[in-house]
Amino acid sequence: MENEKDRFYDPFHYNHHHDQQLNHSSSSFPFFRDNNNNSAPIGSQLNFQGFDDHNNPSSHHHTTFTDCLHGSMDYNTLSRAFDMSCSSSEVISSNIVENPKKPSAGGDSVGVSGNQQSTPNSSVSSSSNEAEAIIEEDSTKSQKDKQPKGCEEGDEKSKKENKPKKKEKKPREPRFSFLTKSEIDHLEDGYRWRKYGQKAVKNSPYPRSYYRCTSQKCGVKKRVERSFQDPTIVITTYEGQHNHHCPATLRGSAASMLSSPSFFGSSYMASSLPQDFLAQLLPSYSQNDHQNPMFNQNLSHNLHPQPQQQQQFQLSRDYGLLQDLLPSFPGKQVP
DNA sequence: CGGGTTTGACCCGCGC
DNA sequence: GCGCGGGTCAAACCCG
Repeated sequence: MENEKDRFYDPFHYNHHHDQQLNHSSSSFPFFRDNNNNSAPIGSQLNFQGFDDHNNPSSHHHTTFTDCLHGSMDYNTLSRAFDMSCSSSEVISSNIVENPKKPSAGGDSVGVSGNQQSTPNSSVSSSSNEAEAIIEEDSTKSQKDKQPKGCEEGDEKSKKENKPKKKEKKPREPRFSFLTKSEIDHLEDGYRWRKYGQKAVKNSPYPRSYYRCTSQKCGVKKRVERSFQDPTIVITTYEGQHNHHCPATLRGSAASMLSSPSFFGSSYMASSLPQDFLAQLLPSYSQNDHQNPMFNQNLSHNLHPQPQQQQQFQLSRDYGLLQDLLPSFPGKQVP
């Protein structure tokens, strides 16, 4: 098993083949293209039905990773997907879940525990440097998240008193979950979180913790739980998108990030990223768009390292690009 | 004292 | 209708 740091794992595959997981080495990159555009559905491609409602895979609508970027994925997501998390942990997989259909019954959106094991032979191969994204859009639901705090303030207290009131269902925010190999449950991601609950997870000795972003009017939530199959794996699920800057970023980490070899500038990053991923991550890049000067520029320096100065320029271009895509993407945090 | 955590109770959707 | 389980609330508690 080679460098684990450079790996992203398929959480489902991981669950199904726990023991062998680390020995996988294939080349398929499990980001998903828009299956509205003739790409293979996630389920068929990766047997992800266990992720959520494997009994009704057809009920899922998967959108692109790009959509995720615009819609739900935020800095947290990227920071991990790009291995920018705290040093004591490693991202091994990620998933995007949008409005999970069946949050109950032990599986939940993360799809890592319990019911997920029923997922049939995942032929998926998890390759190195992989992150996995999946959006499971459940347009129907909203069920659970009663979210009476549709507008956060003033709502919390009156909640119980207004019990009889019929609360309008607020569609659940898209989710992005990923697995991280870490001994720390609550990983530092630059944002400030307030724990508002903890629940025992069925079939798991490890509890699930619920966090909310402490920033006002920021409804981002995150759940943290530990895989009962592999206690070293922390499953983090973000829900929503921050509407504010990352506190840690305000201290001017962007510049540091740009000079950090661990960001886009690292050969690890782009050089190892399949074009599919880039196409998903960066909409203007497509597999048929190799002639795109910008990307050629951006990628070439990874494939062929260039002098520092030039590299940083290109990095900043990468960064700007990401910022265009992700206004909330602040870059690597630097303490 | 302010902010975060703990924890039991409560709410709600779903399956039986 | 009932029980189960996930998600949330909020009082009590803790801590710097």
